[in-house]
Amino acid sequence: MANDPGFWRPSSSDVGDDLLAGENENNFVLQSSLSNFLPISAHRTQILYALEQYGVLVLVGETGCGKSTQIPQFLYENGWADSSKCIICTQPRRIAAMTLADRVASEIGDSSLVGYSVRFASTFNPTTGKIRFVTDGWLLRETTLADPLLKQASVLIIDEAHERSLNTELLLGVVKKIRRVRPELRLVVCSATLDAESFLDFFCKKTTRKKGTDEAATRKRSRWGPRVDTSERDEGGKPCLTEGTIISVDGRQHPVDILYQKEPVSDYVKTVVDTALQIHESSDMDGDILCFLTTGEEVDEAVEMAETIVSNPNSRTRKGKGPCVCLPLYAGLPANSQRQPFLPKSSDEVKSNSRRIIFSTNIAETSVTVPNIAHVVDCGFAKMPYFDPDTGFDRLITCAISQASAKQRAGRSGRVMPGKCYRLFSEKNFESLQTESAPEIQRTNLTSLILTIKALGVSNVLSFDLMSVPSVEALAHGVECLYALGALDDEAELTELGKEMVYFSTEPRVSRMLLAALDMESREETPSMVKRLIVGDCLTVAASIQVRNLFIRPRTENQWRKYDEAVSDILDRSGDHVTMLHLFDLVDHTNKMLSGEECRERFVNRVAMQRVLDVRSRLARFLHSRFGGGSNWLGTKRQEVVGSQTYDSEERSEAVRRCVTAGFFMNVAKLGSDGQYYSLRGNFALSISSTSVLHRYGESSDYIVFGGTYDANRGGVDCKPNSTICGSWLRQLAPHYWR
DNA sequence: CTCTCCCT
Repeated sequence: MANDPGFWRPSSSDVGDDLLAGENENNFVLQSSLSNFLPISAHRTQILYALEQYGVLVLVGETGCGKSTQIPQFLYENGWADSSKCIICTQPRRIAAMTLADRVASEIGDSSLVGYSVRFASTFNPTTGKIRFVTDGWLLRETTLADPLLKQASVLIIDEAHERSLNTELLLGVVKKIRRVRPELRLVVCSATLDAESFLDFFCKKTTRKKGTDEAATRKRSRWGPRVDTSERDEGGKPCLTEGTIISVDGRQHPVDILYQKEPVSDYVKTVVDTALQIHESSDMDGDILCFLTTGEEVDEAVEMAETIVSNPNSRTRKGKGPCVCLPLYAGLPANSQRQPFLPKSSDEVKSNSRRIIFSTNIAETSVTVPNIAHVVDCGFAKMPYFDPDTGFDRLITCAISQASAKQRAGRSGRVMPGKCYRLFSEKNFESLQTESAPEIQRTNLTSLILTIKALGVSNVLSFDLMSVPSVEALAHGVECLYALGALDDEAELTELGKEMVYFSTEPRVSRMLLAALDMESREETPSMVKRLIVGDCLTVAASIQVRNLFIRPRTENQWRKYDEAVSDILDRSGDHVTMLHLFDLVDHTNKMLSGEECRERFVNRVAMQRVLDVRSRLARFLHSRFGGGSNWLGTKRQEVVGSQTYDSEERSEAVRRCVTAGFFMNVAKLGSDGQYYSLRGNFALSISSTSVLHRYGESSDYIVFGGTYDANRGGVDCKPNSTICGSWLRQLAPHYWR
């Protein structure tokens, strides 16, 4: 981009050299062209030897080196699955586990040997299977509930460990514990250059480092050589399973040119659009453009801005090489639009030699791989979730990305051809960024994590060995929350209720809500209509909470008017929970999913709604298997009742809100004399989200219960979903907590 | 009147 004075090029750098070993070489794109000459193949012997000799192998493998597909096959071919044991490979994401299993099955040519197991779906055959791809989360449940010592496995491969997801980190702790009892369980941790050593440190004793001049040499050796504990090692070279080693494998990344701004930019959305269009206009390189922004809203704005400029006949881009297509990409998008960037170019696009400009949120950083990207434009910011244990609020803050993140984004180009990355900040800014962002475990609500650790039989949660240590405040909040929910007793041991909650796949608060519903159903004094509806209703609420983007957000004044009309027949002034119920009543009483048109009219995301129904029926099946009986929570009994609507809706609404409160009583706010809500826990100010029923149509209430909080645009904290409640319920439902 | 992304 010689004609663009905005950027300068400090150096040409091969991002592949130090790129955090990106995503899998799988995701949406099958790279069959990589075929049989993968860089990992050159390391086959080295890897097999390492696992003969050591208990732990940290594998530094870059994007596209083939580690996820090849290592399980090397191990299988070398007899690691000859006994009744198998090779397990974990992934942070379902789609990765599933596509990898399919691909390895076809490479081996025998699908009875390879399969995946993720929540609600499994193709793995336990009698014939040798290689099992799973999600971290699935394996965690397996180790807490079914196979605590992971006896089914001879080798465990933990992939994408550099992402440090909550589940990965918990799993690392669990595996460390298992290896104390079963040191023969081999562990392969696939990670990035920067933290390879810290993984080894976590699993293996550190070598005593020499002081003084030798230090540098020792460091270097310990970093790349085996981690040998000489005091325990036999002379005969027998394997020492408490030791580990690091192997590094080259990637197939093409070089990526990094270009910086001289000064930080003031309006990054506009600058992103300008930059993308300038690249389109002036670059000789083929290949599409991927732009990183922070929110779906910004993405929409950028697409609109770019399309306006492009369609303007006087615009300079008309003089450019060819046409371009602007596409949005973010999670909240309807499925159809979300698929667009991954589809092969249409014949029109090919004929006119059109270039795609994809405006995306963080989803394209690790979760999905957009094909054919030659240019990346990086605004340098991202939305980061952050849990504040003092207030108990989840927050979502726009902040500068880490260096690792910037490298990862840059690396999204250069996968199929040499790439360029335009950073909308200066090189000096880059140097001042954090090397890595804080791991999720240090930024999140730990309630579920603590429950899982307790379920593993750990009496002192603080003694559980984790790679990244969470803050004392967050741990204390988690323990407080579990205690208040009745899952922990005074000695911080699991109660019967807590043990029951371990089996639930929902977060503890939601589990508590469902248990409250079951309890209400079983009580004699409960009115019969409530008995028939309450568990099904709470299942609907539980499932809705798990699925985001159920409603499509109106954008224009006109759309808001239509939205008001659309919700009028399902609206319940008590708030969002019961309103959601009424939406699903529409489906329940006909037993038919809403049509695409009905969904559009009602501003409902059809895919999300279908997902709620799926999650709900699975939760119902779980409750049924656990609590049995002839319960017909979602069946014909319910259909008759919600279809006829002969029930007392006030009675039903109160019953549901009581159950919600039984789980979410820590999330209660009281109306202050100034008209603002304040959380009972800590007295922090809250506003009702503008998309909440209570904001647009509700009546004011002394107390509300809210599902979650998020940062509002103009400062302050918003909450949603909300329902009105009576203060007196708190004394009945959580007397130990609110006196 | 404005919610990043995963997972059991």
